[in-house]
Amino acid sequence: METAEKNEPEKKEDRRVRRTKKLLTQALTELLQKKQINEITVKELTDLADMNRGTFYLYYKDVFDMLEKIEDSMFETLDTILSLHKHEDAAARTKAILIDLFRFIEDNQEMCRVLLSPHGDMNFLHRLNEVVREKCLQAWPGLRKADDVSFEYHYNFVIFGCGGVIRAWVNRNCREPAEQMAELADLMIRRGGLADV
Amino acid sequence: METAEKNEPEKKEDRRVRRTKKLLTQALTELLQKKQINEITVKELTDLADMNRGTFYLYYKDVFDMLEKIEDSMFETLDTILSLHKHEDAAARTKAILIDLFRFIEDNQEMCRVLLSPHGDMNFLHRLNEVVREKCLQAWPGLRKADDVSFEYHYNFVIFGCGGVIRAWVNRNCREPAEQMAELADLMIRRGGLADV
DNA sequence: CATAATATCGGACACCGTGTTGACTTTCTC
DNA sequence: GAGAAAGTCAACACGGTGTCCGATATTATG
Repeated sequence: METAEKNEPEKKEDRRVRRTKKLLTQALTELLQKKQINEITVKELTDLADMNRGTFYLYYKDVFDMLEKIEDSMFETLDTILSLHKHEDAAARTKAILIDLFRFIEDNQEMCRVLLSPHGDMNFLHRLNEVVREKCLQAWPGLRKADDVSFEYHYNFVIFGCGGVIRAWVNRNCREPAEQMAELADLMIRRGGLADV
Repeated sequence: METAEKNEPEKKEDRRVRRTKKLLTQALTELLQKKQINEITVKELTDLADMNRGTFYLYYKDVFDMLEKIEDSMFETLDTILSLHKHEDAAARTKAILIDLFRFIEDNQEMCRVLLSPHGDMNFLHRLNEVVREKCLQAWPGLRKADDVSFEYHYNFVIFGCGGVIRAWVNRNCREPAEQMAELADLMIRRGGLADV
C-alpha cells in the first residue's frame, strides 16, 4: 500500500540503478561519520558520489527518506535471515538466532556503527530493539505470562542492554567472533533479570 | 571557551529573555512530539512561539544548536545535583545518587520522553549513559580493576540497560515513585553482570 | 548486433527558509 | 524617570530544494 511498486525486488534492478544507490549509500555512510544527518545536504551527497543532483530525487525524497529506506532494507534482510529458524526446536533456535543476528551486525558494521554513534539514529536503535524483543519472546515463550510492572522494566533493561553490547562490539570493529558474542548475549539475557521471572 | 559568555547563569537573566527561551523550549518540545528534529524549521518554531524570527537568532545558531544548549543546561543541572553527594560514605551515596537521578528524570519527563523516543537524539542517550557510567565508577570503585574484554561488554550492557529502564519509565509517565525505580535500577545493575566481576 | 527502453546528465526554473542588518518600539533595571 | 537591553518589523542576498526539460549514455532484450 505504501510502497506503490509491488514489493522491492520486482525482478532485478538495472545495473545502473544498483550502482547509483550503492554510490549514494557509500557517500552517506562517509558523511555520517563526520556530521549529523541534519546537516547533510542532497547537494554535497551527490557531489561526493559524483553524480547529478537530479538523479538522487529519482529514488529518494530527501536525505532522511534515504536513510529510512536503507534501514528498511536492512531490517527486511535481517527479518528474512532470522525467520529461517522458524521450524527449529527451541534450544537450537535461540542459539542460532543470536549467532545470525550478530553475523548480520558484523556484515553491516560501518552502517551500524554510525547509526549507534552519538549522532546516530534513535529510530534505528528502536527497530533493533524490536527485533531483539521479538526474538526473546519467540525463544522464551514463558515470558509473556509475566505482566507485572517490574517485569516490563526488566525486559527493557535487557533489550536495551543488548543494544549496548552491540554498540560496544561494532566500536571495537567486531573483533570478537559473532559466535562468542551470541553466547555472551545469551548469558546476559538470562542473568539480566529475565531468567527467573 | 566555546560559550564566550562566562558561564550560563552570570547573575540572572532578564525576565524577557527567560520568557523567550521558555516559549521557544515549549514550542520545540511540542514540535518534537510530532516530527524529527531535522524537519523542524526556525520559522515554524518562532511562528508557534508567536515571536519574531530574528529573536531566535539572538540566542541560538539553529534548531540543533538550540537542542544542544537545552541538553547542556540539563546535564549541567544534573551534574550539580549529583555532585552534592560527593562526601557521603559509599553505601549511602549509591542509593542517594540513583534516587536523585530518577527524580531529575521525572522533573524533565517531557523532554526526556521525546529525546528517548524513536525520533529522539542519540547524543542525549549517550550523555545520559556517560553520567550513569561515571556514577557507577564512583559508587563501585572496584570495577576499574577489571579490564578484560568481557567486562567491557557487561559494562555496556548495564549502562544501556539503565537507559532502557529510564525510557520505559518516562513512557509510563513516571508512574512509579523515583525511590522505587532507584531500588530497581540498583538491583539490576548488581545482577546485570557487574556484581561479581 | 540492432533496437527499444531506461537511467543519467546538464542546465534551467521558481520557491522558500536562512542568517543578517538597520531603524523602531517595548520592556526591564537601577 | 532615564538609560540600557530586548523584541519587532521589513528587507536583503544567499543557497539548497524540488522539479522540470531535452540530450546523451548505458543497459536489457530479441
